[in-house]
Order: sequence, then C-alpha cells, then structure tokens
Amino acid sequence: MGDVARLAGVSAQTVSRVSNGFAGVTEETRRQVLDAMRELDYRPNSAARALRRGEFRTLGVITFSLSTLGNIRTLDAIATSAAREGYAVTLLPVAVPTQDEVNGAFSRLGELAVDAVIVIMETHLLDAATVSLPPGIPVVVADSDAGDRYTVVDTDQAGGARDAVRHLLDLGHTTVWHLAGPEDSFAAQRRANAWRATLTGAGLVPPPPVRGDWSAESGYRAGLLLAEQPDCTAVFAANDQMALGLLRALHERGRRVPDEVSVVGFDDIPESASFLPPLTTIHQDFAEVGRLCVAGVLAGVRRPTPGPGTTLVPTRLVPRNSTAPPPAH
Amino acid sequence: MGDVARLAGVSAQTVSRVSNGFAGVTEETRRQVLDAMRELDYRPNSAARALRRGEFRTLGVITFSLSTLGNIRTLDAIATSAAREGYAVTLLPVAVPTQDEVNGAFSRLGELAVDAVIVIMETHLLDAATVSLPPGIPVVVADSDAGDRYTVVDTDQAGGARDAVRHLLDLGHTTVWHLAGPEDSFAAQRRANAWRATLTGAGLVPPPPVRGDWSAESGYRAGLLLAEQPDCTAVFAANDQMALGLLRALHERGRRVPDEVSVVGFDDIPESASFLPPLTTIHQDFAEVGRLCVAGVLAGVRRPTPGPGTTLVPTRLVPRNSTAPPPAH
DNA sequence: CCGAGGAATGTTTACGTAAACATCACCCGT
DNA sequence: ACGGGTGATGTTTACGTAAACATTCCTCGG
Repeated sequence: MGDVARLAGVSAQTVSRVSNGFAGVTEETRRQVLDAMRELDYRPNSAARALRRGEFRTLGVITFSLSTLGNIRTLDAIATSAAREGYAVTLLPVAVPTQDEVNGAFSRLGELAVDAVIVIMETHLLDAATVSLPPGIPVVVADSDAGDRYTVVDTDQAGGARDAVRHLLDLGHTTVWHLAGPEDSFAAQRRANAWRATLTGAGLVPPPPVRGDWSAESGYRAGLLLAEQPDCTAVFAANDQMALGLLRALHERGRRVPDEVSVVGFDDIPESASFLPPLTTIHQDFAEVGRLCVAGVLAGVRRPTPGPGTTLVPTRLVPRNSTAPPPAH
Repeated sequence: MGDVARLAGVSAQTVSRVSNGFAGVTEETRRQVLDAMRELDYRPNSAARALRRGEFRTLGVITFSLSTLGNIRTLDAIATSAAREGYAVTLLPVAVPTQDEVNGAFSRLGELAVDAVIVIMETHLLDAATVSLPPGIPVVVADSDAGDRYTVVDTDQAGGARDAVRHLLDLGHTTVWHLAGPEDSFAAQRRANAWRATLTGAGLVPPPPVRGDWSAESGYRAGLLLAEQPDCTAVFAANDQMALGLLRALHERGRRVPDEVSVVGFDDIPESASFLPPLTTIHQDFAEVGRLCVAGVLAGVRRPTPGPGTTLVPTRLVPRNSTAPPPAH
C-alpha cells in the first residue's frame, strides 16, 4: 500500500480510501491511485483488513462429508448466495458423524476466520454436542429441529410427506406403505410422522413402516419385502434413491409400476425423471433453503442476534409416471 | 492474549509459544497458561495470526456450481485432506460457466485469504481466461488438460474408457457404440478418443458416436436412437447418468439388457448398483484425486513452484449385470 | 476583504500475533 | 569456585490496514 501511495504521490490513507470506494476523493486522485494499483499489481491484504476491521467477510459451513444430495445442493445455494453478498464460504468438513468429530469442528471454529456459521447437520449430534458455539457468532441451522435454541431453516418435510400420501389416497389407494429413512435422521422422522398422521387423519391404520438408510441398495432390500405384501398398492419412499431401489425390486418380482404398485419419492433429484418409470416425487427447493440460511446469518452479523425460530420452505409435488389408481382387483 | 498472559503471570510471548505448541516451555508454565486460556475462553485471532505469519492456512477451490457428481466428490476429498493438514477450504463458486464469471472469480482470488488454489474446471474456460492466476500462488488444476501450463491431477479417463471397450470386446461383441458426453468437456473428449483409439487398435471401424450432455434425459434420447440400430449390441456410455437414461430407452423399446445389448457406464455412482439391471461401470477414485490435489498444492506452498505436469489416477472396471456376450444371432 | 465552514488529504495510532533478539538462572567441568 | 554454556522466559518490533484526528486549502456569505 505504501508503494502504491508513493507512486501515486498520495498518502497510504488515500489509497485505502480509494480501495474501499470511499466518497471524499477527487476523481483525479482516484484515477492516479487506481493506475498505480494496476501498475504495481497491488492487492489488498485480507488478513490485515480483517484484523483492522474485525470481520472476515467469510461464512463457515459445518457439514458432514458432502454425502447426501440435499446437503450438497444446500451448500451450493449457500455458496452462491454468500458470493452475491460479498462473503466467502469456508468448509468445515466433519469426516465421521461422531460426537468427538463434531465437538472438534465446533472448537476449531473458534479460531477460524469466520463471521458466522451455518450448520447442516442432524439434530441428535447437535443436541449432544458438549462444545457450544462461540457466543457472539450468529448461527443458522439447516436440516434440524433445534428451533427452540437456534434459528432454523428447513424444507417443509411434513408438508411434502402429507402431499405425497394425499396424492396416493386421491388416486384411490386404500392405504399407503412407507419406505422410511434412517431413525437417526430428523428429516426421515418428520417424513414418517407426517405420513402416519395423514393416514390416521383419513381414518386409516398405517401399515408398519419399512426402514432403509437412504441408499438405493437399502431401498432394493426393502422393496423385496414390500413386493411380498399382496395388499401393497402404494408406497411413499422417503427419498428418490430408495425409490430407485424399490422400483428395481418390484420389477424383479414382476410387480408392475404403476399398474400394480404406485411409488412416490422425495427430493426430485435430476435422475428421477429418467427412472423406470419416471418417478412421481416431492420437489425440494434447496436453493431457497440456502438463500434463507445466508440471509438469516447475515442479518445476525449486522444486528443483535435474532431469537430462535424455524422457517419452512414449501415443497411441490411433481407428478410423473410412477403413480396411478390401484388395480381394479 | 495480554489478558491471558497477565492471568497466568507470564509474558504474551509465552502465551504465543504455548498456543503454537512450541517446545521450550516448562510443563508447569504451560499448564498455567492453558488454565488461563480456558478461564478467559481465549481463542487466537486468526486474522492477526495470518497477518503475522504471512499465510492463511486456507486453500481456495474454484469450481462451477457444485453441479456434477465428480466435482462434488473431488471437492469433498479435497476438504477432508485439507482438514487433515490443518488447512481450511474456501469455496469460490462460479455461478455460470461464462468467461466473465471465470475472470471475476480469478480476480477476486487476488484479495482472498488463500495460500493456494485448486481449480476444478473444464479446460476451454481456463484457456480463454484473460485474468491469469496471481503469481506466487501455487495452483493445481483438476479435470483439465492444461498439463503444459499447470500442475494437473486427474482420473485416467483414457485408461478407463479403454478398459470399458476392451471388456465389451472380450465378451465377444464385434464393435462398441459410444454415448459420448458434451463436446466442450475435456473428460468427455478423452473418453471418446480412447474409445475410438481402442476400436481402431483392434482393427475395427468405430460407429458414429451419439452425443449427450451428461444428463440421464439426454441418455434416454440417445438410447431411443441406438435402439433402432439392429447391429448395436454393446454401448459404452460416458457416464452413469446417461447410462441410466439409455437403460430406460432400451427397456421401452424392448431391447433386453444384457441379453440383447450390453451397457458399460463411467463413474460408478452409488446408485449404479441399483439400476435395472445393475450397471457394469468404470470406477473413479475421486478421493485419491482430491488427496493428490491437496498434496500438490501444499508442496507448492512449502517450496518453489513445481513445474507443470500431469498426474493420472487409475480407474477400475466394476463388472455387474449390464454386460454379457452378444446374442447368438 | 475576512473568517467560518467544509471538502480533500495527510499523520498518528492500534488491531493481535510471532519472529528476533535480549535477559536471566542454573548446571557442569575443570 | 568460576566461566561458558544451555534452556526458559521477557522485550521490542513489524506485519498491512483503516479509524480517528489533524492539517491544508478553497469557497462563500457578510
């Protein structure tokens, strides 16, 4: 900065003013400084800037190894929104979802160059975390139910599940089976609960849910079971990957979809339109979730911490060819 | 730091020494300092640290919106490897793959708190970039052919494609069709070239390649075309998603896989084991690519810039149920 | 024609850390 | 017993920036 100032014939302070787009600088001076900057290929040192200003213009994102598609899409949206606001995004990957690892990530956080934090993580790990987040750092949590302690942004899992079940009931199915996600996933819990509640609300008795682990393989295994149930004409799968495995199992067992069995997925991954048959599913707006996370966290940076609370992003049913009225019998 | 020093009854420098795990500190003193740190909830200020040390312990990753699965898995591996080395990872998302956007990302880079950069990007955009990378910052490029100008780490696309084609020829197929990726993708080009070279090397005349855009949908459209070719008994798809669409098209047209047509994919995405039928494909070791990217870039941080050059990570054929000898005729 | 007021720019200082150098106490061999 | 280490700790300083305050110079109203 000193070199630039010398070359432009001004003080370092004036260089700083130009560099930050400050008002009170003559057009003439500004031009000279900019020329000098270009000449010397000057780049402001962000460490010094951060030290002086007390902010990093960086957001930290804590997440498990970029595993599930939803987390990835959310992260993508977060990165894009943050960039638009002039913030960089630093990744804090947690390799294994154990308590130790999570605690480690949280404590590393304290000495990380980060103004705010977005956590994409299952509730149960957050609950048990012994290291609390550094006070004074705004936090928004996605994919969790910690609404009473943190600001939470999430997809309206319950609404989506309800729409899926209602869609199948509206087609005339007498009940809807559920291929659930893992028990330790809060999203899976909420989808399962909403499925159950919707059936109960319609005066029906929910059949026992079959549990998978989100993977297509687990969906296949579950599908082999469901194919044995003669009265199973409609299945709501908790995600598209499991629906894919389910389709394969049904196909292998000679149960035609959608003629004999209807299937609804959840997520609307791009491939689901190319499944056999194309999958009716619940679309999640990950971009909106990411956008709201960034907005929430930046609001926290700019003013005193907003209270806890949950914002839900609505879903949308995408009807394709895997659902139809039940067979005439 | 001053407060901690006062509470522990030592100098600030000693606090610094403890904080950095320096050797020459008595066990007694260290304990006192650590106690004081805990008591005051002290966290080193990373901005001051970076300013003083001249390094940020942060890696920048430039990539397109986390779009393709390969890029995501590579990023994941990068983040994990970096964390192990004590480095954070900052994302520099480029929303639209236009020249302007790329240039923008590169120039923002200059003032970013980053010691080194990993670029995950298609060659052609890198070629046309008018803004060059800041000198002095080590760079490693993944998924590109810029081996003459940058250090490049990539999957051995050619070797994988060759294995796929040979696998089909070994099964007895008289030729292998190719469902290629988009023309502007270097990975797609290399896979297509290796496919062509392998056929030519075996004394065969390659049929015209059918081109898709990586998506399952484009694979489906291409599949409708290929299903019309009576002599088409073996297809090498440039990625698993397109193979998925291809399978669907073949199924719709009544061409049984693998009895009538064999299909090999590329990537080995987790879902491919659950396709109908489970897909024979080429496994890519993204974790290794990410690991090598980090290793390469950190080597650059520690010693003068290593020359350009390309490191290839081998692939592995995963045989499943989508390939078989050609029909008896 | 003078002084108040304001715009443009310069000077000083502090942000929190760690390298470099300085100091001090103590141990050992002769 | 004494001098030369050696290991532990303290003091000074600089990293690059921007806020706060100081200075200069010009304009404009009375």
